[in-house]
Amino acid sequence: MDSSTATRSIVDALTKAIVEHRLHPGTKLAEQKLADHFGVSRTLIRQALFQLVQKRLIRMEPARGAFVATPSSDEARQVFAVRRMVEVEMTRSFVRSVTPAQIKALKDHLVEEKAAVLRGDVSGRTDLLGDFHVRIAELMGNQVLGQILSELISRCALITLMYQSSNAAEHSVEEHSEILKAIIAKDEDLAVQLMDEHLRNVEQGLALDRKVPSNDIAMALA
Amino acid sequence: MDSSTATRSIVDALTKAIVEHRLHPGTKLAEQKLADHFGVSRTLIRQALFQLVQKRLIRMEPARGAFVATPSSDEARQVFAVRRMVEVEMTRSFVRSVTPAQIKALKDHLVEEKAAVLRGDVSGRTDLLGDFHVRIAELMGNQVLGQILSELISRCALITLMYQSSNAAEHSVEEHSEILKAIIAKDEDLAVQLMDEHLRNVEQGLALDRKVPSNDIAMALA
DNA sequence: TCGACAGAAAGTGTATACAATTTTTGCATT
DNA sequence: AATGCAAAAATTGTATACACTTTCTGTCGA
Repeated sequence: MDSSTATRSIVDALTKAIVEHRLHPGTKLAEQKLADHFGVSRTLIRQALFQLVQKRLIRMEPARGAFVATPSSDEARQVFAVRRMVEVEMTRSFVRSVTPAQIKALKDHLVEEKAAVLRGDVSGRTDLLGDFHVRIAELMGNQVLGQILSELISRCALITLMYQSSNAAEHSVEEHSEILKAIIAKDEDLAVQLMDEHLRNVEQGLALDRKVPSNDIAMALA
Repeated sequence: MDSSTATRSIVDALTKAIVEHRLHPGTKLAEQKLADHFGVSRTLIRQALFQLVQKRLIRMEPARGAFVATPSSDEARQVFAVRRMVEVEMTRSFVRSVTPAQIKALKDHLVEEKAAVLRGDVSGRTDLLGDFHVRIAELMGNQVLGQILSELISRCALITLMYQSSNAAEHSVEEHSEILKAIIAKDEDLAVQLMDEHLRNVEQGLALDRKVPSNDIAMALA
């Protein structure tokens, strides 16, 4: 059996579960249970877990096991800071060389986003909101960028779950729409500014000062 | 034994060997040989190899094994494009909030760079040239940024080996020096511009159009 | 009733075993 | 001598075994 394929499908499944909030921050990931669930040995599970550690979606404590990551508010701020750095310049570069086909692709994406919002598909919506950003990277044909952004956005999904307060997510679709308009108008500075503001708004919508909602009973009842 | 520590020291050793060009692009990394060398079982070697795949320093072919990565010129361009995106904005942000202590740290770093150049320490120099960029990220206190940049720069070490032509590396120290001057002067736009030009120069110094020097005999003699 | 402790149970960390695949080697044929 | 092929050797992919650590549990003593 192909090595990558088996391990990779486990990584993907766990990533999806974490990003879609079916596995909550702090949840213990026991190796044997995962092995039973996926019908493989612990060997493959461990390989998958190590990869998830590198993606910062889980953490592993020596001899204690793997847990879904619980990013600190500091880490959250850092992730958003990096996203702004990357995406501001990505937007600038994108506007400079944007083609009609690329614009069409983003328009199509926005239609999907709106549809997800309308039908109240929360999980699908979250996914699509993140994909908007990754899509731009991919449309630029820069896979290195796409990969990095994709990982940052996965982490944001965890962060969003831990620190969500006002559900400003509805607003994001509108902001994406405004960004796209600026892109179409080839208004580089405006697009860049809107992207920057958009990312700041998303971060602002989080309660990064709040105590984290933890699985730790002691903490929850303190 | 602590899981992370054992595997991690293997990852670090291999990373170092690849980045310092003691292992050349395309080299086969046989698991048992590595296991013997490190005095551990293949289990730990495999864990390390999988992590190196994620860092893009090696690639694994199904049933054929692991090889030191041979980044394509396309990938090289993408890596540099991302570095420019990240580092331009990093520089801007850094200048805005730079402190005397941070300036001192960078000055000290430049002294080391110059010393390495003077004593003809090629490997140390390459290391330090990359560290200049990572250092800035770390001084900003953003570990997420530091981690991403550090990985991009590791990949650049591989790229540099594969595509080096004119050894414009000597020039880099000078350019770092100019960038630092602009930072000290708190001239945001100049610092950003110099950083952008610096990264373009490094990329320009590579022969990204040249056929890659491959281990593949057929290709080499084509 | 509470806390400490001993033993059992569960879980992790690493090595080894074994099946499956690839690569090499050597021989037979042209 | 060159080519093709088959068996052997080496290598990878996965499972399992086993030592060691942590966590749970139930009992004893204060």
